[in-house]
Amino acid sequence: MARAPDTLNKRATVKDVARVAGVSAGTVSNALSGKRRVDSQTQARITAAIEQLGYVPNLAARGMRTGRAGTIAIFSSMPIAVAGGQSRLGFLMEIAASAAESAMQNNLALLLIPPIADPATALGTIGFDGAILVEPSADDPYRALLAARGVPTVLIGPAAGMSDPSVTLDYRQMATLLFDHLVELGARRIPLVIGQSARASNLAFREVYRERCATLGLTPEIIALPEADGEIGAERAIDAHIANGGAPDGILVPIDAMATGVMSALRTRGLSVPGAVKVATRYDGLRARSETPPLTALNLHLDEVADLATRLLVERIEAGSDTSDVKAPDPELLARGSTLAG
Amino acid sequence: MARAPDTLNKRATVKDVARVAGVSAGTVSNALSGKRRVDSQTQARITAAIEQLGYVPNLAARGMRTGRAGTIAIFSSMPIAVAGGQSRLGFLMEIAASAAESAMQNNLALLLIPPIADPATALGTIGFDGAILVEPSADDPYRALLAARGVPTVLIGPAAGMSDPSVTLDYRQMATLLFDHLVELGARRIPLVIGQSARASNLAFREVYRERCATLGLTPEIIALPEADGEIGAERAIDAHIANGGAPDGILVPIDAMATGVMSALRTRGLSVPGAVKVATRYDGLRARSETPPLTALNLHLDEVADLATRLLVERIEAGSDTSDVKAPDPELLARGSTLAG
DNA sequence: GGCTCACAGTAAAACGTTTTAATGACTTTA
DNA sequence: TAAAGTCATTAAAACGTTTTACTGTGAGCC
Repeated sequence: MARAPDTLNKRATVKDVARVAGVSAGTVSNALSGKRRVDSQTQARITAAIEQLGYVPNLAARGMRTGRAGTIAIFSSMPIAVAGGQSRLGFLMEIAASAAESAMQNNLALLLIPPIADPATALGTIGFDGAILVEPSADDPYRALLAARGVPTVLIGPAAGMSDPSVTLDYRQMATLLFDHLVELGARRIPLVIGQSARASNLAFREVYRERCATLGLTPEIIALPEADGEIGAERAIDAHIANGGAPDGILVPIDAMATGVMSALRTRGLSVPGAVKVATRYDGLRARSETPPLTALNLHLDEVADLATRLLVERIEAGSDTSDVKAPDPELLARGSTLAG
Repeated sequence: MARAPDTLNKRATVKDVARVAGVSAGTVSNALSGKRRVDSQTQARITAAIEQLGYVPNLAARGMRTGRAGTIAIFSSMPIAVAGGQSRLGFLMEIAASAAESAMQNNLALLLIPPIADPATALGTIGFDGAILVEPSADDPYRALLAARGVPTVLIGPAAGMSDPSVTLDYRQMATLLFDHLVELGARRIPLVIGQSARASNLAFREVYRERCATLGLTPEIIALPEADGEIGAERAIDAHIANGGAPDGILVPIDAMATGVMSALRTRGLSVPGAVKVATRYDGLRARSETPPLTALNLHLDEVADLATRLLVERIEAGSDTSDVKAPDPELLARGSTLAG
C-alpha cells in the first residue's frame, strides 16, 4: 500500500480528497462534519480517499471559516512559583489536568496561560474560544481584558458579585463542615490559623468561625498570618500561641502549608495528634495526605469542579447566551488520623 | 473617546485599519509584523487607527497564511490520575508550568494534552507547531503519530536511541550523586528500594547501584516493587526486609511515594532518621520537603529543563532542520535532615 | 542626462476550509 | 401530466491575513 509522501509534498487538502473521490470540495466538507446528509456510497469513497492520501484537515483554515479556535484557556493569575508554591500548584494543576480531560471530550484543547507581566499584548497572540479563571481576585487583570474582548468566561470560585457565570465554591460550607467536625469530636478550644489577606476564602472561614463560636459559646482565637510566611510562619505562631495560653484541643487551619507547620510545632511540643489536639485542614493535597498522621481534610471534588466549569464554558460558547451559575458538588469530609483515633 | 462597539458590530479587520489610516492592507500587515520598513509617519497613523478601532488580529487567519498555529503541546502519555498520582502530577506540572512561561516568551501558548483513549482522532482536532514529550516510554503512542505527521518534537528524558532531539536527563548521574552521598556519610548497608518496571529511570538506578556496590565492596540489596503499590507497598516491603535481615544504615529510594512509605516504616520501628538510618530520594517535590525530617533529594532544575526543551523546540520549528540534543543542567544534591544530623 | 538603486507603498493572489445559492434528478401530490 | 417537494450534489463566494510582483519617486553615480 503506497503511503502518501508526507514530508516532501505539501499536505493533501480537501480539494485533493475531492478529486480522488470524484466529488466536490463541499461534499467532502459535509462528509467530514456531518452537517448535511451525504450518500453512503460517496461517503465511502471519500473516507477511502482520505485514508489513501493521509488527509489531515488544516485547522487554521477551518478555524478561520468557523470562527472557532478549538481551544479554551485556563488562567492562573497568581504567580505559580511564588504564592503558595507547590501546594497552590497542586490545587491549580489538579483542576487544569481535569479540565484538559473534559475539554478534550468536547473536542477542545486546553491552553495553560501563566501569569505574565504584560497580559494585554500577550493575549493578542493567542487565540481561544473561552476562558476559565480560577479563584480570580476582585481586580484580576485578565478578567477585564477578557470581558472587553467579549471572550466567554467562566469563573471557579466564590459566588461574589462578578458578572461572569461561575462554578461556585462554598467556602462557608467548607468551614462549617470542618469546624463542626472538630466540635463533634469533643474539641472546645479550637484556634483558627488562617491567612491574613482579604481573599474570599479567608473571609468566609473567619466569618463562619466567629458565628459558630458565638452560637456554641466558645471563645474564638484567630491567628491571622501572612500567607507568604507559610509553613514556618504558622509553626512559630502556633508555638507562641501555645506558650502564652496553653494547649488547645483542636486546631482549624485551612491552608495546607500552614497545617504542615502547625503539625511540626505540635510534634516538637510533644502534643499528640489526635490524642491531645485534633487538626483539620481544607485542601486534600499531597501535603495533607503525607502528614503523620494524615490530615483530616475535604474532598473538594476538583475533578468534577473542573468538569463542570468546562461544560459550562462550552455551553456558553455554543449558546452565545448567558448561562446561570452552577454550584460545585458538596465538599465531603475526609476524616483521617489527625482527628480520628486510629 | 468613542469606544469601538465590540459586541454588536463585527470585529475590525486589517482592511478597516487600512482604510482609516489611508493605506493599503499590505502596509498594515507590514507595520504589524515589522517584516518590511514602513515610514514612521504612516506607522504612527496605523497604530492610531488600530487603537481607535480596537483592532485585534484574527489569529486563525494569520495562522492559515503563515502555517503556524502559535501553540506548542505538552504531552503526558501517562494517565495522571493513575501512575504516581499526585507526585507525578507535581513532577509533570512543574515542567508544564515552566514550559508555559517560556513558551509565552516566544509568543507561543502551551497546550496541555492529557492522555486519551484514542490519540489518533483527537490529534486531528488540535493544531500545534511542535510537541514536548515528557519521559516517553519506548512504545509511546504519541511519538509515532507525531513523527508520522511530521510535527517537530522534543523529548525530555533519557538519551535513549530515540530519533527526536531531547533534553537528556542523566539518571546515572542522579543515582551516583545520591548513592555516593550516603556512602560518604558512612553508610555501608544501603538497600535500594525501587520500581520494578522497565522504565529507563529504574534501569539506570539499578545499574549504577550494582556497579558502585561492586566497586566499593558492598553487598547490593535490591527491593523491586510494583510502582502501583506506592507508599504502602514500600512501607510493607522495607519492614519485611528489616525483619528478615536487620536494620540498614542507609536507604536509597528514588521514587518519592516509596520514600514516604519507607519513612513511615522506620518511624514505627523506632529507627531514627538520620541517626540510625539515612534516607535519600530523587525528586524534590512536596513529598520530600514535607517529610519529617525533610528528605535529601536532588534539585533537578526542572524549570531550566522545561525552558531548554521549549527553546530547543522553538529552534527546531523555526530552523526546520534537526537540532542536536541538549544536556539537562547537572542535578544538585540537596542534603537535608534525612541524611544530615542537626 | 541617462542609468541604476533603494525606498515606501499598492493591488491582487493565495492559503484551505465552510457555507450559500443554485442545479438537476427523482418522487410525491393535485 | 403538471406542479411542488425532496434529495444529493456542485460551483463559487467568503473568511482575514500575508506575501508576491509590480509601480512610482526621488537620490546617487558616472
